[in-house]
Amino acid sequence: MSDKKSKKPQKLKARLPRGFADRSASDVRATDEMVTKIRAVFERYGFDPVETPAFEYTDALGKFLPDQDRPNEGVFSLQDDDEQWMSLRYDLTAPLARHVAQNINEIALPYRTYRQGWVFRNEKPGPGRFRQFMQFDADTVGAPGVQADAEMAMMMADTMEALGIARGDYVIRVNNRKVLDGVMEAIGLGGEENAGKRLTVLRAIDKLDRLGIEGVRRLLGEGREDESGDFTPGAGLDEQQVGLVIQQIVMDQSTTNVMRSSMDVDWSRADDDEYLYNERMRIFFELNEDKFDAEPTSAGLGATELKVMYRLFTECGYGPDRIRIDPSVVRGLEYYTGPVYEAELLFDVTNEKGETVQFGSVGGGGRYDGLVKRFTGQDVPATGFSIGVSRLMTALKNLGKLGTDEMVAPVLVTVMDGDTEALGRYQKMTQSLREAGIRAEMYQGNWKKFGNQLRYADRRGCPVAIIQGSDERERGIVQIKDMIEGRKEAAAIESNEAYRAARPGQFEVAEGDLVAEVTKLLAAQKAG
RNA sequence: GCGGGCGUAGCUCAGUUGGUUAGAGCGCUGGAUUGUGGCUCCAGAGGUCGGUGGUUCAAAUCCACCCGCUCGUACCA
Repeated sequence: MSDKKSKKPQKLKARLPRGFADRSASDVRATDEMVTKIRAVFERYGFDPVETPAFEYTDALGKFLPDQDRPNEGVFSLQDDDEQWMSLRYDLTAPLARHVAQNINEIALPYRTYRQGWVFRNEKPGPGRFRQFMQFDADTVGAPGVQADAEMAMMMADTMEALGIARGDYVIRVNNRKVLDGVMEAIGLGGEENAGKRLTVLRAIDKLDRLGIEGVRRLLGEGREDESGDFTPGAGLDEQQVGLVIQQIVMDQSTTNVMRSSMDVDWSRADDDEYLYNERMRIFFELNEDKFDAEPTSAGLGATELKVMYRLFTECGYGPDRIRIDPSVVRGLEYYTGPVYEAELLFDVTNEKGETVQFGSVGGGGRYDGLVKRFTGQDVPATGFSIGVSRLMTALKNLGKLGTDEMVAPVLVTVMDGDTEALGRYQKMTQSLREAGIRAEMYQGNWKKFGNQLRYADRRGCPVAIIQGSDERERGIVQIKDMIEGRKEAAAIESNEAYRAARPGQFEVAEGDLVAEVTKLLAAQKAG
């Protein structure tokens, strides 16, 4: 036993770091396809590309831990040889702010820009959650007005449709952080001393889609116990405070009572979603204006901004089937200062285990007026959004919107003789196919095992194999083997001897007709 | 981070109250077949039984700790 053990060379275990993944040919192609479509929309809106590196100095990302001389553990960080901390970017927004600040004198504001790239997060990975993933961002820097935010939401809707997601299968939900801030003030959570509590409330609201109203209600109050018995402490609000928050975030409920008593609502149109949405918005804005018009509060400002955006959407024909004002949207809890928006998929996605998955958000963004100012000291308002490319790709594949016209495997030119002259002939055949635009390859394994060559062609999914041994060579012909037809014919043959003699799916053509005949066969296969 | 479940061949899994040399199917390699994918038959390779330590005459099996995967939860700038 120990003898045997000591003789064995230590084998290296082939493995990936946790949370990282290799990407298959079809994934790479699907990503390319998506990125091309997204880029086309962004270019049409007048955005230009810019790329920044994967590493930034940690202070530029703003990720030093407070009171400590080392970065937040959520980012991958290392010290350069001069001891400076650098980190892999965890999103594309902070590096853009650094780029704009550094080149503020050369860049003409407003700066409309997009970019795609890998970002890294040192977090616990899970199904569909990786520590490296791709984002595709668009930002408008130096545009203070909410018309820039409205444009972002509309561009997001256009992008969804460009990717083949039907209207009604997605929705862009829009809110404004100032409205939420106003609600907090209204329930007495204003001021520095309540910052922690406000965060707990925001996090509770963010879980609405997953936990439902009752779950959020518990998190706002005493807390919530999950199936494993783990207890999450709540925000500790009293019943009245909880009621006000719930009322504010669930617009359908909070406005329904008012709508019911309103003489203006035509309830015979109750099944007209667009009509009801517009009525609801009208009442929502009336309520908020009533409440906050007297003095300019953050809630009043937020509501006013939302109203401007709502009108822009309506004017441009982006109805509630595409973009909806929704007071429950929270998004990134720190740097957003105004409008926030989120793209959500509405159809069910089935994973590889056959389970239905609530897909939820595939992208989002908002206004971040403070990020560039950290570098320049002057106000540089900005707004942008980010698409989770990897995540969205999973959904699109399930929807059958990607990889529908799969890449056809190459034609395989088999090798019968290994002498230099013969190899030259096979290589030349391969080249002539390639020159005609046909994917083709010459067999590069051990040519002496001919059976393996066809087995290789079979597994690789080659549509056609080309065969020319000395017999064919002498007669000036080549054999073209239709792998698909051959498989069908072979199924009817019982004995191996007969099978080998039959050469299913094969036919002979003159050497000079090779390219023309293969072209014809491939076209026939595609049609059939 | 907290709680539950699970780790045996490349994959899916069996392995009795602790008891000889740890098995099967699929896959892989070679042969039957000098030049034809599939089918059939034969042979072969492939295992630190997740790791370390402990209990024992004896551990894949029992115990402790660790690692990994997984589900829920928290965090996600």
